Amino acid sequence: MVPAPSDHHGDVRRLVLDAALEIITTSGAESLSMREVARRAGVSHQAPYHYFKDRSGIFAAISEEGFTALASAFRDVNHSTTAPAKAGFIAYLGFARNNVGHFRVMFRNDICGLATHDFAALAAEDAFSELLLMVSRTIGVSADEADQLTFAIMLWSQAHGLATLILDGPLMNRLPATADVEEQIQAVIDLASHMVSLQAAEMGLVPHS
Amino acid sequence: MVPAPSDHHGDVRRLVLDAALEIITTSGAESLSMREVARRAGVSHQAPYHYFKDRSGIFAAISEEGFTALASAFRDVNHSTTAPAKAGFIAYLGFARNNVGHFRVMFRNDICGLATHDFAALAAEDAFSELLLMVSRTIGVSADEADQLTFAIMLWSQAHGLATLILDGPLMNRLPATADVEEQIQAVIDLASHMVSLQAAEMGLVPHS
DNA sequence: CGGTGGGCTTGACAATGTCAAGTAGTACTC
DNA sequence: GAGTACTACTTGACATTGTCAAGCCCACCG
Repeated sequence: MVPAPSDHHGDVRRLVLDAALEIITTSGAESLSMREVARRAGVSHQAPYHYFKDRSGIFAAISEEGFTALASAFRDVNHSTTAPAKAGFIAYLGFARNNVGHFRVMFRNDICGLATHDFAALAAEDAFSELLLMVSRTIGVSADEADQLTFAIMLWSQAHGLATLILDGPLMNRLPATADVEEQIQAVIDLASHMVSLQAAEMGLVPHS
Repeated sequence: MVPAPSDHHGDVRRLVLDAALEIITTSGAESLSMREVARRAGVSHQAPYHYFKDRSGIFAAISEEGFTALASAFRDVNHSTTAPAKAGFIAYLGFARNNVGHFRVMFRNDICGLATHDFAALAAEDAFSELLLMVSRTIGVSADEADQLTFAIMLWSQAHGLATLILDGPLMNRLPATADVEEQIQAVIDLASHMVSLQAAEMGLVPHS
């Protein structure tokens, strides 16, 4: 289904994906139409089917790209800072806001069907592994394994909720018009990170300075 | 557009909404089709247009119902407990899991267009007011207004992220097969609530016992 | 009894997802 | 160098969808 990328013709695949991302970013995932995508890529309405099994195949490919990029962002955090929780929040929010098209699709199991497109599920697993590493660097590898999982889910929920509320939720409408959005987001991240530190400290594990 | 509910014929509206909710709950919001909804309600393919302007009109009506119910759940929390943060988490998760159809739609600005359906936006505002009340009962009314907003966004993000990851995200697949899902969710709620308490205490405001 | 309007139906149209069948070009075999 | 296979498309067709337009039925008001 996915021809060797070395093929000189393979750029239709890229054109299709880019057109799809543009549509999703500006109009949401529902308004992505196979035929419109083909039109924007300058090919016949059936050409995309050569690279993607169907509509959900495009979403799955975007999802894979997204999780791969997210995993890489997490890896950078894990390799470059000693305060991974806060850096992780920032990375997550940054990823979501800079890759709206990907982000809007990645967590929509209903449209991209991770269950039937395992290559996308693999990329998601990779990202989750990096998240777990981030957790162990925050609360210590010695912590109980169940605690680590719980902590990871909590962190992920916090970051994910903020990102989705900002991108698609009614949050932006709720902010007072006077408020600086960036400042507000930063304040939430600071608060959440600080709470995480308090919690880690209480668990007797000072994050290695 | 919305006839007086006293009309004895008005139950078509309810039939349509219920059919829509069933479809959304089992197959996701994208697979909701006007004509299938009409079919399930046992009316002609055009009848739903008598009660809803278009497809997004149905989503907006569902969104309004959802936010009204959520606001009411928050009100109950605010009127009945002295530990509103934790009870709020539980209420939010409970609402999401017991009203999957509503929840899947409420935060999807792209499909239900809160901007153009102000009755739904009003219901959302109501829910947000109750959330702010919950916050002031957690960190104290004396707290800085900006802090209250930041705290509210943080709480909302935390609960919302957990709910969406559970409902549609790859989280359920990530849990070890052995894990009891209910227990795991409870553990995350406990952890998050505890962190909130730590934070509130540090702000010098013991939550009134 | 003529009209008026709410509540619905039937009809029509363009657009969509996707199956099926073609067609040009390249590559490889005999 | 004819034949064959394969890749990368294209064109054609069909059922289904959202939605506009027009019509039908019937209770109710004058």
